Amino acid sequence: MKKVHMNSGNGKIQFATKTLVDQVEERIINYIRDSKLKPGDTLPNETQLSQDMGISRNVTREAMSRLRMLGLIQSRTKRGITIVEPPLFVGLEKVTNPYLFSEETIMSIIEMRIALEVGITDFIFDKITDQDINELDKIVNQGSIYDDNNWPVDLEKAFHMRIYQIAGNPFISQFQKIVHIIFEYAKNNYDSHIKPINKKLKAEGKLITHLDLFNTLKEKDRKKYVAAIKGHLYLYRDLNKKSK
Amino acid sequence: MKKVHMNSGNGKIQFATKTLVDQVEERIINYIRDSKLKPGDTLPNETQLSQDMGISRNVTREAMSRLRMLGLIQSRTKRGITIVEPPLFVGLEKVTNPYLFSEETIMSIIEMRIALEVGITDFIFDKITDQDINELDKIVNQGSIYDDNNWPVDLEKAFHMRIYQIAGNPFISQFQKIVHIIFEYAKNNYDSHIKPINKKLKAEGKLITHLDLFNTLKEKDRKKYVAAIKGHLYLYRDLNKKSK
DNA sequence: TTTGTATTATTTATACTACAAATATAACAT
DNA sequence: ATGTTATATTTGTAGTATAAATAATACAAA
Repeated sequence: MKKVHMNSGNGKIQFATKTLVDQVEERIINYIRDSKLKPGDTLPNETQLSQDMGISRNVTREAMSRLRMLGLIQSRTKRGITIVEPPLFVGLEKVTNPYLFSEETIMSIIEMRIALEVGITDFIFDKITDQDINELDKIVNQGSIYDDNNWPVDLEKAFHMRIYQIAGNPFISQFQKIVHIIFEYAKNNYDSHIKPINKKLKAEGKLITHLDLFNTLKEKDRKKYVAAIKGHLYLYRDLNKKSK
Repeated sequence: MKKVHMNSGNGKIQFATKTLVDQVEERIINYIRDSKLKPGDTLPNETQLSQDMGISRNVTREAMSRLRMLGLIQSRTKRGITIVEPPLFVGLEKVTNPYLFSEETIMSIIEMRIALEVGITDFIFDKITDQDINELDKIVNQGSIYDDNNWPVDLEKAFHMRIYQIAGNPFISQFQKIVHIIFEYAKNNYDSHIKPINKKLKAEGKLITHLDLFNTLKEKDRKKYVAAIKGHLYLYRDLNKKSK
């Protein structure tokens, strides 16, 4: 196995061993990039590739299997290997698992989610329609029987996902859908941190509910919405550092 | 091969065939989730897994090879398979390739990038230090010899990456770093759309340069910065729909 | 000519065997 | 207690074989 320097992003430089499969995978990805291949273009079949690279077909298959999983290629009997337009978040979806993530990772993911949700405000107000309002209204109504900001997770998810839908960006929706489970996990895990904060906010009349958010949307009041969504979400920033 | 319904996200329901490898991969991922395994926990070795599932070691290896690529597991001689904390964007990095993406995809990615950059404003102002200002100053100085907003791609990237660094969220930085190439690609590709807009803005004194952005940061003027970053970036929204 | 059917050849998907290389563990010696 | 050697286990790579799917071809019928 080939030894290579690995820059793991945090500044540390590690030694990692690249297997033949790793190398082949990298080589094919680079080949696709460098040759500017497009969806519909084809690659040589497995036997051919293996011969060309002088490796076992097993190794080629492992590498191609990875690319197939990522949605970069498609393999069909008798047709061989075709390049396709890959989805962005196949990998993210497979690795997203709160039990594997450190506290720090979880906080960063939540923060990213918040940044995205705040950052799409203008998109929302550029595109919002009466139907959006109506459907959000329905969701808010379903939630009316629950305590402020103590909605069932599915309803909470539905509300926010419906807002992302207004912005109309498929990747933002996909991303938020995937990482939502991390948010749920953190809410459960840090319940003892959140509860008192919510209580205090409510006592002061500063708690921002989904209904509040909905109303600012209905009134088409962009400034109020920005303030509201921040109030609604910033609460969850650095949850782990908040005192109980 | 197993036939399954696939909801491809856009509402269409397709038939897709799941290979044995796909099934094993899914099964292992679910097993890790359901058993709440944590980094450091181990899985049975390849031969054992294959026996347990009654399949060839090849198939097991292909599935594990995928998980290894995603950074979910690590395989070592004599130790077998260990669960590790995966990075989030391994997959994204591998599939990101402008030549594979449709125009629509490219526009959506750019929009997501913009949303993120706008959405981290408060994080930036919460955390910005003098050193951040100093280092940004250096970058802006390097850029001073170039035309407004016609910086070399690397310098442009360095400037924005340095801003993300202030926000201090590793995933936002990683994400933006990965998708930056899409932005560059679009800027080249839609140059004829961008040029006249920039020209007009400049004539009207409304062009927002990196220097302008920097100054709002230096002055710690949050409101001006928000307006500036939007002015700087919104230009690139729906590039394909703008008239030349 | 067009349409349908059977045949053939190609290619992926899966299974199985074999062995080299790495290395944790155990056994042993100092 | 420490260092060395031997052993056994496990991954990584190579190779062969076969089933299943299917594109391409040839052929037959309308």
